[in-house]
Amino acid sequence: MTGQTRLSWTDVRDEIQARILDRTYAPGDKLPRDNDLALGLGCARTTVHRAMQDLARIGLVERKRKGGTHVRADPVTRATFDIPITRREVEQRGSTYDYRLISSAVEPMPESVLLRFGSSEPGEALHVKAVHLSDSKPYIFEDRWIDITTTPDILQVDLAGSSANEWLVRNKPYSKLDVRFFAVNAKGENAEHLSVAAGEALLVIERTTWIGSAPITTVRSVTAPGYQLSAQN
Amino acid sequence: MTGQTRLSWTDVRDEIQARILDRTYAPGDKLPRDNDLALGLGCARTTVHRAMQDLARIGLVERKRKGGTHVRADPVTRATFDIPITRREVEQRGSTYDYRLISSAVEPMPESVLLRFGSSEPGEALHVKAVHLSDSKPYIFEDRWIDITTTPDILQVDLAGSSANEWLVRNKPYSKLDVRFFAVNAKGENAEHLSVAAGEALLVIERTTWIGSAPITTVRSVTAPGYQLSAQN
DNA sequence: GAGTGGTCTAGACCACAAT
DNA sequence: TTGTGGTCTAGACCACTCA
Repeated sequence: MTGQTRLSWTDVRDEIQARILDRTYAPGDKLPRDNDLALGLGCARTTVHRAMQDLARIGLVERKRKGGTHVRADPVTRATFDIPITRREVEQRGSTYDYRLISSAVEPMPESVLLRFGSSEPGEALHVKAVHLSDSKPYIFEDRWIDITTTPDILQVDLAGSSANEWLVRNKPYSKLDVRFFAVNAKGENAEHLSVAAGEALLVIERTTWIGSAPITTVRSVTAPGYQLSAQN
Repeated sequence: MTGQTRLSWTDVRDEIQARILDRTYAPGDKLPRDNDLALGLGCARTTVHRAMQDLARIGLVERKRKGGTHVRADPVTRATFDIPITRREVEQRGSTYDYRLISSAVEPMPESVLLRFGSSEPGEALHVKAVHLSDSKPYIFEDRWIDITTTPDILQVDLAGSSANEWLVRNKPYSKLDVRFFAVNAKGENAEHLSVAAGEALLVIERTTWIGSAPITTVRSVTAPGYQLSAQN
């Protein structure tokens, strides 16, 4: 009696991944059919299927009906990151969080915002500017637009006490998200609100969310010097 | 006869997500047990389970044995991005790709590299500097270290003809990845190799990969001005 | 101890794509 | 037409965690 335990789908995934890593199945190769792998490993096809799903999700293999499963020849580097609520991010580091509303007003959306929303219908939106502080030092300057058609409730919210993001995140789940990163030189209000010298390199995180195809909000978060974003697989 | 088709797990996922979006289940609420949802929707529990897995994956709900499923009160913004091989990235935009090796030599790893590898054992590694060009203009300057213990083959590779990344990606799958983004001001060799004025804000992507706990490579890619990285959910 | 999610299995049928 | 992945189902049992 060998006290064999049953294979879980993560075991199967790890086993197949190991075979890819040691080049039993090399990049570009075709893997055996799920059924055959299941037979070889001594588990149900469903289990192999679940494992393959995960390998496909992380971009290591590619599956096609009838075509079978192939090890990707040009694997992409794929990673996932979380953007936490700024308050939590700061507090989890043990720092003191603070927040200052700079301005909040309903204004016509400029072209750049319509572009980000991918919408061609001009209209008005709530334009909010605010600064997040960590240990009393400027941490993130955010310039946000909130669509008042999809999110009229935002007009009743007191944005002086807590950030629009906190309210949105708790009250307005989105169904689609787009995030962009890039670097800018500090200048004008960015430099001013972050209290940095003009010219400093700053990381910008631009996020836009929709519910269905209707825009909710778009925000440009300009981070203080030294800010890093990290991601893992 | 109402010609009912069967529910797929994506249907179930979308239905539950819709209920969360319309606040039938509000943030913090406990959802019914998988079994009850299955009964209500008229499908197998497995199907509900698969749907829930996906909602948990994107961070919309949290599941605990015995504790049940809850709508996350503080959903995190979670997104996935792909970092393609630079050659493909450039060519897919219809631009001409070019690559220039600057230097390649085995050197002792500096402290900063050991830190990134999370390893305390000093040693030597292949240090490679190169520039990727798009339409003959500098696009990315990369400063890379490759562990010659885990990847001795790299020493036989002709790095003048194509980038180390292309070889690595095809020949050295990794099991663990860490990525960081930040902004720096152009300076010294960064400015020189990217042909930009000192002070320009540049986006840096720092990637480190391991196989098991053994380091493979770490690379700092300094991108040309205007470079953007994007991600979706 | 008991409730809830996590997983496995075996079989069935569907859907897409290559032949 | 046919082969392969995609999914559903029903039932069973496991494993975590709360009371």
